[in-house]
Amino acid sequence: MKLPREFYLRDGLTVARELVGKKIVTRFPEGMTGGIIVETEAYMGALDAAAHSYRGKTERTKIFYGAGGFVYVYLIYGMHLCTNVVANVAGVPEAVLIRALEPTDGVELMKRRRGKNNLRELCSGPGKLSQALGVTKNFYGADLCGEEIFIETTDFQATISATRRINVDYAGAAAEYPWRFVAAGNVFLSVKH
DNA sequence: ATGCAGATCGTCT
DNA sequence: GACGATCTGCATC
Repeated sequence: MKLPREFYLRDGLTVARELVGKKIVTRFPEGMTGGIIVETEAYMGALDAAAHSYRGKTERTKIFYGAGGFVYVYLIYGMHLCTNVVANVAGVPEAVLIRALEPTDGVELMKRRRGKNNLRELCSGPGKLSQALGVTKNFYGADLCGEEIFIETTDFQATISATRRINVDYAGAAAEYPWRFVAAGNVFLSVKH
């Protein structure tokens, strides 16, 4: 079942935690690709020095200020794209970074897009999964309640644990917040803890 | 297994 | 003009 708009209209921490174990899917003429979300991070707007929306609305972050359930894509280090899900109601600038997937659908197509054959390294990081799913800058603002990219329920069961977020050391006290959520012990995580 | 440098550019100060 | 919510290949242990 595809997640409805209401799923995304809740606070970012709840959305981040509950996205673990759901399946994210993209659909293109060349095929469908997807995987179980096993790692997320919440970015909590004005409360969070690590968040892109911490310093207010800009051309890049304007999507944070709309309603939840839309895609925020950005370029990092000049070469990788990161895929995020906007959370909460309009005016509350929160988002969830998707950091790792357990590949399930269209694995051959994802391997081709990545130029890699190792399943464990196919979607074990935010740049990797964005490439594997075929996400481009054109996905900025895409509606997760549409057909080209969406998230659906699964029967995946996992113990969820919370840790500090990855690579946000610049954010002072916020770097310590336990706002990364992982399927405990899963082999496809970007970092093994 | 662990570590480090290089690639590369949009965004914000 | 500086710097990332990163990934890869190559070096060394």
